[in-house]
Amino acid sequence: MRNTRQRSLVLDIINNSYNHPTAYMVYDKCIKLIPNISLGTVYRNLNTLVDLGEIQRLDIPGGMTRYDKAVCHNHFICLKCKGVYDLKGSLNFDEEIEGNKVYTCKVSYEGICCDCLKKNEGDDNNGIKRK
Amino acid sequence: MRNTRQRSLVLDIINNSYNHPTAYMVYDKCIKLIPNISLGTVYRNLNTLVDLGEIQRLDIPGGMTRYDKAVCHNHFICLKCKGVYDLKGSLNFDEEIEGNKVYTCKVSYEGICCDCLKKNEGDDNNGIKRK
DNA sequence: AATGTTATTAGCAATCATTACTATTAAGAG
DNA sequence: CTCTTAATAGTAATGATTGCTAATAACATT
Repeated sequence: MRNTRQRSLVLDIINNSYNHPTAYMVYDKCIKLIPNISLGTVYRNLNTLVDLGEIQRLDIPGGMTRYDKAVCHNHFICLKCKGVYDLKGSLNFDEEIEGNKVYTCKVSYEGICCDCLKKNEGDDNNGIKRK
Repeated sequence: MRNTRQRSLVLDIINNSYNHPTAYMVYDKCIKLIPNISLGTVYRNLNTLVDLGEIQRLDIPGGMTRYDKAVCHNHFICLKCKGVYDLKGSLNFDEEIEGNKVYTCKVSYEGICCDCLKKNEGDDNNGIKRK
């Protein structure tokens, strides 16, 4: 794993962003400092950093994938404007959270399933090819 | 809102599936009963049913969008095989949940943000055009 | 039951977020 | 400084999802 200017810039941008940027928004910031950086490089490094656990990917229902710091916190996602907001609050479920009207709460755990833990290099992906 | 064969079939399939199907998997089941149903129709009805709150959309990190019953429960998503598993367990965070190795837990609340609540027909979507 | 209105659909084209590919570049070890 | 090769730039390709339009079918009204 080589330490490239491009990857450290991407990581830097995520760690200094508070608006949960999309890949393209990260690219837009990157070209200010590395004008000829490739969008593919941004995507590749975002994926790498997610795999390393240095940043996290946010999957927005009906919206584009966004990226955020690895620091653990909860999110509120607006179903109308697709805006993403950090929540200071805890897991307590309320009708109103910080002024927002809450319809649902989704909790998902991510990791390696028991099957993949056994066969340690499984390539099965449940009939799904790719995103 | 008209009650079409196509939409009730899509709803029926989701409510009788236990494998969190993708849109195409739903389409595959649909054509058994309505051979000339359109994939676009399946997508449109899935979106409509999500908007109505009759089913829920699951956003898989780095995987395809899946759909599930509206019944509230938590999910475990395997980062390797992209498999999705229902969890009987509660919100307690553990190193091992039902035999799976957990790395992260994501909690997101979905609803309408305070800004969209004010301007009741806001079309702003935070710089994002579509998925 | 027949008619009229129009929401919904089938079929297909278009979009565009993301990945794949390849020649070139540049980390970083020796 | 040289060598190895991981990573990049640039671009083409992929494919999940949406858009478009003529045709269809709910369903309210006669």
